[in-house]
Amino acid sequence: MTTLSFKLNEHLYLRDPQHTQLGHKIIHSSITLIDKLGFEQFTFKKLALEIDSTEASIYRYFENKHRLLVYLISWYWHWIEYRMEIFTSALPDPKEKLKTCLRIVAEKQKYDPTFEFVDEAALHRIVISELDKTYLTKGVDELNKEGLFGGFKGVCQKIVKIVIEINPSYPFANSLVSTLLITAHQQLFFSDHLPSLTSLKADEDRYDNLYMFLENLVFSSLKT
Amino acid sequence: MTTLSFKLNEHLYLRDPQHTQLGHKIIHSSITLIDKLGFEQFTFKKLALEIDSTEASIYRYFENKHRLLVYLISWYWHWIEYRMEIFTSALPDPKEKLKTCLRIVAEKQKYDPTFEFVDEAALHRIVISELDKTYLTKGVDELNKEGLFGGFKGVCQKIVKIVIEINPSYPFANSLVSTLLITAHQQLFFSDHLPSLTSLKADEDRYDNLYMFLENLVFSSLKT
DNA sequence: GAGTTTATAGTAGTATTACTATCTTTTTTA
DNA sequence: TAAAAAAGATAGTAATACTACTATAAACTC
Repeated sequence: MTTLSFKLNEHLYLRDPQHTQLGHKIIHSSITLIDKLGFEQFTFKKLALEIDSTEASIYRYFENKHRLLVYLISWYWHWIEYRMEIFTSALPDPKEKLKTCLRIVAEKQKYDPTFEFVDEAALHRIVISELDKTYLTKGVDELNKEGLFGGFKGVCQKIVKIVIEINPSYPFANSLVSTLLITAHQQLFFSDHLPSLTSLKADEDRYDNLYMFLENLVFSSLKT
Repeated sequence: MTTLSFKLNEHLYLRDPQHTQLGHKIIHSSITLIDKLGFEQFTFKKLALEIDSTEASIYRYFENKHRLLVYLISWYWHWIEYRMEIFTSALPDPKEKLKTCLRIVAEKQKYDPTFEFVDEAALHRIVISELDKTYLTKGVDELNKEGLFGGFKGVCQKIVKIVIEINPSYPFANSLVSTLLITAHQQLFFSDHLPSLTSLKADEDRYDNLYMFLENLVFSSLKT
């Protein structure tokens, strides 16, 4: 069992998967499977088969596969926020803070051994391909009322604060930040699958390209 | 039967719905139904019931509901491109052209009587909620190979050309344009459902707000 | 230490979805 | 008017997204 874990919104699950071994297996293998199959082809039956358990057992942890996805992506944003905290807290200059946040968002995510049962690289790919599906649903208002998008909102608000410090008169701080967080993932997807929609190359430099695009976008918007 | 229609990619359908009465009913009612139910809850069975036909008949037009969605959204982008053509062709200044394109993207879309069987206002709501689902799928590469994203790419390339005219040395034209097209819809979604992620108000002014945000974003990026 | 909760896992279903196949009827057109 | 194309009717299948109920094992009380 990991020593460090995030306290995620209780409405995300029926039973906390961070507390049990089966829960850990659900988290770990759902990341592997959704990454491999895509969210549409992913089912609790396939997951149950993978972890040698049953559909019914998984349903005791998560109401349905959509909530499991929301859980995973919420976990991701809490992880991002935690890392932003670590790397920006010592920086005095808000511009440097903002650049650090952008770097964290734009960087190639790799396995973080602090959290044993989560493969962050695979989870990053899931966020790239499936993020929008968490909120683009008729049930969005209900999910939102339950606070299930707190992870994303937390990261957003954190960066908005920095943005306002840099330029208090900029009138679109919230829009700019949500745009940059989403576009960071979208542009990576495009570079893999729809290259004519992006200026990023499909090679390893793309993370640097992405960072430069985001920095340019954000700082030129904030220039007074 | 309408006099004016778009020539959409032939791989989008099995039988061209613009050629028959049943095809028109499929297009018209699928827009109404997807708007009402959301794409996940929408089924060919429900559509068949609505138009007094059968599932099997609808399957003769579209391979599956995902391709129907891609068709509808492709139609939308062709319509946007057509309107951009009309309103920009007479303008000599590329900056004015770009502003006009932004205005078309950011504006409240309303019923265009040129195309009888398409409710553009409802289709706009579908694009807002479902656009990303057209390409965020494991089958994206195959769809792309068939050229099914031509509508979106067309609009994108058109604006990219104008952007390059304004500032030939800006290195992220494709990324900037795809970002602005997608963010235009995303921000409207947020203003309805996740207001803390946007600077737009939920009232009628939001279209003006959106235009100003996009103009600010794009023109500050292009400033030399 | 026996008996009773309580937590957890497993079995077996059901309604719906996303199709496919086949056959008949209607409409179009040559 | 005959042929062909389109639409409709009917039925069936495999997979999906669940739910209800049963079984077992640990843990807690008396």
